[in-house]
Amino acid sequence: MTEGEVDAASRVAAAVFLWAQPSGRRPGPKPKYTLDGIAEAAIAIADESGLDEVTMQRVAERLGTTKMALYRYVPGRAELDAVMLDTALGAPVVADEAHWRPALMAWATGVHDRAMTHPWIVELVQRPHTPGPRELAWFEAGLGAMVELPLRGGEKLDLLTLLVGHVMSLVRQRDSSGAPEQQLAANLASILATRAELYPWTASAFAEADDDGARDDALRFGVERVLDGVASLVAERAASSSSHS
Amino acid sequence: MTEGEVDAASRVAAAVFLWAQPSGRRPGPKPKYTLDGIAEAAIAIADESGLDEVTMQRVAERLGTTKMALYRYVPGRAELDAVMLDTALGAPVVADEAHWRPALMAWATGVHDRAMTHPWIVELVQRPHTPGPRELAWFEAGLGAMVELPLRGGEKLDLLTLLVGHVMSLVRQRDSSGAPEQQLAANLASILATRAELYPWTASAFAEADDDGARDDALRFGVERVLDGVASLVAERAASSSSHS
DNA sequence: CGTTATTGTGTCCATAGGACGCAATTAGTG
DNA sequence: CACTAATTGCGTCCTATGGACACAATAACG
Repeated sequence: MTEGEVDAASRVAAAVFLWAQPSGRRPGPKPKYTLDGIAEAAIAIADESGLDEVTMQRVAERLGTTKMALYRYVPGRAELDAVMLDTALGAPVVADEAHWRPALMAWATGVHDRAMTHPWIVELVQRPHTPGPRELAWFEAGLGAMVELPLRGGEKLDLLTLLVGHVMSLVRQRDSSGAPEQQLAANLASILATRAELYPWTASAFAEADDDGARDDALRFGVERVLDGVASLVAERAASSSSHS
Repeated sequence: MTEGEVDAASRVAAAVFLWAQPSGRRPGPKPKYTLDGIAEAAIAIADESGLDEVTMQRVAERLGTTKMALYRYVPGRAELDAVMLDTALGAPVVADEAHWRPALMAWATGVHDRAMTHPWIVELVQRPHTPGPRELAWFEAGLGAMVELPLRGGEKLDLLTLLVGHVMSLVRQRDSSGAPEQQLAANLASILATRAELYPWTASAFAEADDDGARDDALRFGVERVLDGVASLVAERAASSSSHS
């Protein structure tokens, strides 16, 4: 297939694999490679040429071995993806900010930075999967930033989802800055130019945005909006609870 | 590859194809199938079995023909995706709401509904691509809902991105309600149970969320937060501009 | 030192997308 | 009313990918 999905069984298998601890070995030859080494190689390829170029073949070539040798370390492609993701995520940034607002902003920025370093992360993260240790750690950090925030558990989870969704959208956009992607933008521009009467608001919004120059604060803008929204919810609740008591 | 990406050239080609108007034909046999019919078949397969199951082969089988026959109507797989997407999106909902707030809420809900009907849309929309006519129409509708909103063009675009990102995240989550996906959730639960001390906030947030029962208003919650944020930005600007004049 | 699990890797297969070629078909044209 | 030429349906063939299997070489352990 051209891309993207994996069957359910593989997804579960990948999760189990990710959380399995290294079993001490006994007999047999010493492993010539390591899981980390393989992950690194795969990540390097993804960084250079995109996730599509990551095939067992290429990873093997990069390590100077053959495709099938890898299967001794990684059960399959799905597991490779899982390992790549959890490796590339790295440890979460720990904000020592006391207040939830700057803490969440720092968290979102941290996620954004990581994702920008390895844009293919977006694809993997948004694919249905069970989070690995590192990914859960990020989650944990995000929730930690919200301890002081008077929201219900489900709401906090939703909030993180909202922020992550926003960050990932932006990374997708910014990753599309390569030469070939510019052509897509150019395409859209010429389409809009031709049918401006069909899409008046769109045409003018883009025109206006171009005039503004490249606003580089889309991340901040979005996060601020969300956090403002949270703030007003909190304020509203505080008001209604005090008037009730 | 397992899934997901398409090379840049294909993406551009797909866009051109999408916006090309049907050329009047002259000689030759009458086409036995139609582009719409093919799109419908592909969409049906995607709805039933997921995007991965959509192969030229299967689409052809469904139409009672052979794979290669389809290539007379569709240049390639990338173009098929593009057509599927733009067809499944359909016409945007038109909210007659005057105020931007209910209008945007209606818009977001509309996007959510469409995406829930064909969950694979999420994958295609978030892939780098040039929007087709229908997709642009949705965009246009979203911008139209914001006419009264005193924001700059770039900000409006960012806002739509933010909302779409949120909606798509939710659809991804909700689409994961099938039996196999439940296993992923179960997996996560057992992981959290085992290492609750490593991820305390996460564990408790999930526990709390479970107690609340399935909150079905994640969509509303997120959108409200964003719109609240927009409202406070607008209020803030109104205040500072009036104090400056 | 033999037993046995484990590693590296070659061979073989199915499925995907897609290039090419060619016969059958039919809108215009003289 | 043929004749020309474009266009359709579709069989054949090729390449890449993930992956199952088989098997010999290797090394820990009793």
